Amino acid sequence: MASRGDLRTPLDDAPSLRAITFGTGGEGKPVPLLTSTQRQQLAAIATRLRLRRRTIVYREDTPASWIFIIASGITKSFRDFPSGKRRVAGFLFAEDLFGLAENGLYVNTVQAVTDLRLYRIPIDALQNLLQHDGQLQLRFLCKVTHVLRQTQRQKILVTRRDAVGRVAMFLSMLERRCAAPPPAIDMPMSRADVASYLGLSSEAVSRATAALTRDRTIAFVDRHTVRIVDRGRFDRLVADV
Amino acid sequence: MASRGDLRTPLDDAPSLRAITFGTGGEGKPVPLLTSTQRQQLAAIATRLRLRRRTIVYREDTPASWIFIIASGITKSFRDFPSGKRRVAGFLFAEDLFGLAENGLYVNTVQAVTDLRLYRIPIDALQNLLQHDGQLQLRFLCKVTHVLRQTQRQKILVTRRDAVGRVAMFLSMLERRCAAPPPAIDMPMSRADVASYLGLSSEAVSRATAALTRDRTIAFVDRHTVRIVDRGRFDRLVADV
DNA sequence: CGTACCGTTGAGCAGGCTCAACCGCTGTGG
DNA sequence: CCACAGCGGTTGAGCCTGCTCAACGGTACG
Repeated sequence: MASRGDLRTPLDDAPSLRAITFGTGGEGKPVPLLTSTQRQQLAAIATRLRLRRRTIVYREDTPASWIFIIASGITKSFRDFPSGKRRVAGFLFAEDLFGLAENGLYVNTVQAVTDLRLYRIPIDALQNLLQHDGQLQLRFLCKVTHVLRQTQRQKILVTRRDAVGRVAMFLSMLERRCAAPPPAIDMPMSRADVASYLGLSSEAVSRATAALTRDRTIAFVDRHTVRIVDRGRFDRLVADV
Repeated sequence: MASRGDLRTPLDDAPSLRAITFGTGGEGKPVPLLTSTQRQQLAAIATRLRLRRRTIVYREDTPASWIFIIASGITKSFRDFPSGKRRVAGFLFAEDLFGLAENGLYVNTVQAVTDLRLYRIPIDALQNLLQHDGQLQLRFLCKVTHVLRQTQRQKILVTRRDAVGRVAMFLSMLERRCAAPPPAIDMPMSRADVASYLGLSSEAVSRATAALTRDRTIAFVDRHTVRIVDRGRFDRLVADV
């Protein structure tokens, strides 16, 4: 009888993805996209990696050979510009996908913000698998579309909005994505990272968090952990555009 | 002998998509994604539509039954917020795809900016086709990924940047996507549309175009047609972040 | 225990927003 | 045919908010 140890890829150690689907039925919340069979198929061509925080996963404009799926931890995806400025394109969490190449090259640099567990999948093996499994590929299409919608919303929210509102919406995003149990929010990245993600100066981020603390909307338990104190006011800040 | 008229879907009247691919070979420019066979397969399940400018294609939060591909013309995709503000998520051009649903509903309202020719494809028929044709689905995955990258770049560029720079990058985007022969740029949308796309007030857009005209970077041939006068300065404005 | 680095706070400045007036084009009705 | 209203676009004046530069406190790590 096959005991759990006999499985080459037990289900608690196989890639998974999560997103809001095209069709109805998910109640508007992200749901797991992959069946256990699909996860095992991916696990069969994936390599498990553990990376320490601050490790670079790959650099922008280098040849792309792998796609990555996060098992646990947080990464940031950013780009350095000629002017020397660094812009954070996004933060990535468990069950997220990254490394989709453009013209054979990675478009951003990706770096571990916390200690990280990754699945690394060779692009050509994945492409082959997807081409022959329409069901599986549909899940990937769903995931990428989900990220696209998120990015569009973020673009709208980041655009023309006061610092307090931007920080509130950032915390709201963290709350949805982060593992910490509400109303606590884990915010492991630096203020500078948050700032260059939101298009603010780090001083503006500081002042915004100070303002939110002052009016008792949030409270800091430590420098990198926030608690929502006044949920009503918080949600209003996030929703108002 | 089959004359051109015998084809149910001649190739000059079938959906097409364009994007930068995952792999190398496209020289970094968008290329046609679909083979003639694939285009005919899509044409077989598509309905051709002609819409007058200002027509609403669909409204946000309504049930989604179709996917659309633009044959010619320009649309804007936007959302109205409780505060009454309208935010333009993006403009869409020929060989673009729109209407990907979230939880069975359209996420934005889409409206024709110019007279429009569309292919309208039933979602379930498309989903069925994609599931059974991994090659075709891969092209769609490629297109959605391409749009995702564009949106990420736009989010970065729109964030924290002076009005003149934002307008310059908007014109640059129009130049790439628009049909007009360089150095002319066709800008059919209103200043208000541009403003709510860039996260500026329409006054700020006016002042920015005025400034660009004053220093002879661009020139207006009429209210909705621009010509690049100083290409060097223009490109520098677009590239600098 | 010292040294960086991260985060916070303050002062002054610049650029965009708001409010408001004005111009030119379009379409409409007398 | 013309007068007028409406809309889109431009320009001006004053305010507000976030950026820059700078100093300072706390924490982490050697």
